[in-house]
Amino acid sequence: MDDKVILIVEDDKAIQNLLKIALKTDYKVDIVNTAELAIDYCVKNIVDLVILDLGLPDKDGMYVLENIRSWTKNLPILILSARSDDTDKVNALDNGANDYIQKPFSTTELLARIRVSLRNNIILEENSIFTNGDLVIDYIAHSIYLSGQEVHFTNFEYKVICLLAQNVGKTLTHNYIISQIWGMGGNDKNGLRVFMAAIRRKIEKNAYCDEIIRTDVGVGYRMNKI
Amino acid sequence: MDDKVILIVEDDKAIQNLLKIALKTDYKVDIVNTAELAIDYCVKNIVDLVILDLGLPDKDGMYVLENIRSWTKNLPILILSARSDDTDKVNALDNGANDYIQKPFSTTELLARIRVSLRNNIILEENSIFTNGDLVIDYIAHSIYLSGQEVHFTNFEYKVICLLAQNVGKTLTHNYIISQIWGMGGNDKNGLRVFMAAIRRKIEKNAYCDEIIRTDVGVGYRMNKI
DNA sequence: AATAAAGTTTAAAAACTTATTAAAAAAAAA
DNA sequence: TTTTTTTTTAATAAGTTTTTAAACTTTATT
Repeated sequence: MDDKVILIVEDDKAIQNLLKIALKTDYKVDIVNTAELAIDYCVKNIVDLVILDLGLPDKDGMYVLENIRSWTKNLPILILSARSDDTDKVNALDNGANDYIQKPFSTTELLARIRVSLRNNIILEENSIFTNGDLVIDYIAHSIYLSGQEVHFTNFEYKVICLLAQNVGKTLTHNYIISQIWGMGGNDKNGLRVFMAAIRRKIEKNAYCDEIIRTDVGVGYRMNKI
Repeated sequence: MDDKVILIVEDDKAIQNLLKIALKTDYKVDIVNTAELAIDYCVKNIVDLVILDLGLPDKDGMYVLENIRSWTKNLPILILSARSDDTDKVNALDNGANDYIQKPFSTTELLARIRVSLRNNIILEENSIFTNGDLVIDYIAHSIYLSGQEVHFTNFEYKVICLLAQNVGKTLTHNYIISQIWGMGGNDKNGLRVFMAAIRRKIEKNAYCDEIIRTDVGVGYRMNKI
């Protein structure tokens, strides 16, 4: 389960339940009912978002907000409050709240606003890196490394390598490779051979990856798992 | 002047004025009154935040939202609308709006919510100063230094450099760069080449950053980490 | 082992992409 | 307005990639 974790800080049982029901299909939900417990929970657990009621029994919700913000700017906090006063809203928002939702609230709107906050918080570092022995392909950067050195491959060479890499261990027929690289029209086996030679030359010159690309006579080519 | 620029997309003169008065002390404000002009403005200018009314004379505000979101996720958009329907709110928020404020609204709350969106966006940009070898970009001041000297880059040149800088080490395709800089409509590879030449001329003239911008023939451009 | 079929390599020609320049058009500033 | 700057368009030179074709090598079959 890789669901996001939402912490609800709320002492009113009715609203606790309402929120739990609204959120539980999309998120993992935990509930605490005091300021003290809220801070403690956030320090000790991985939380993706906090829904914070301002009216808590022990301390004001603003205290929780300020405390959390003193050690992380990266955790989205949504204030839920009956207070409709402008001052409260501005205060909360200026102290680091990501949104301020007034009671009574619509759960569909709340859900949408949760999605906004989680979306804004994404710090995405997609990790699509392929490794096979001394060969490393960084699909996002569009670059290939051999023995740790970046080596330049032309666009078509790159496409052929990626295709083989995405099918490690499987032999791809000439026609399949040609159709993937040149489209349906292409039918030049000789051309493909020239590219394979160029690719092999670069690999063999830059890394010890013996037999990483193998010829299946009469069938096609395959990349072996090293 | 290093004020943030806010674009107001609104056709009602009264609200235009109200907003202008509320915002002008803290921001540089520009106003357009149609969807067409809004998109055009965002493509051609540096904008830090958009306040978007959904009820526009030519096209629905949602069209503007979707268009802008198709080429940048990094520009905060606040929806301002008389529509109180949950569906509208959820729709806008799920299509990339950062907030949804219902008319009639409190200007102090609006201002607080603007601050939230701008604040979140800075966190997204990580730090405001980018350094790579002899190249320094100050995102907040909108200025670029080469070997410690400030060098003037035009608006489009600046956008291209920032885009490459934000993706150091990754090759960005021509079409991706074009869509980010000129919006969906743009499709002028030649134009991009002219800009790249201008950028390179300035970099090479002012700093020793050999090969900082690399061409990936048939693919695009990339900024290398020096 | 001889032969045919399939694969590899090389290098030059052709096709295509990119860099650079300059002038026209558009936009911004004075 | 005029002037200046920026952006777009267009043309050509320079550079890179892809294709083609021929000589050479390996593999499979008789």
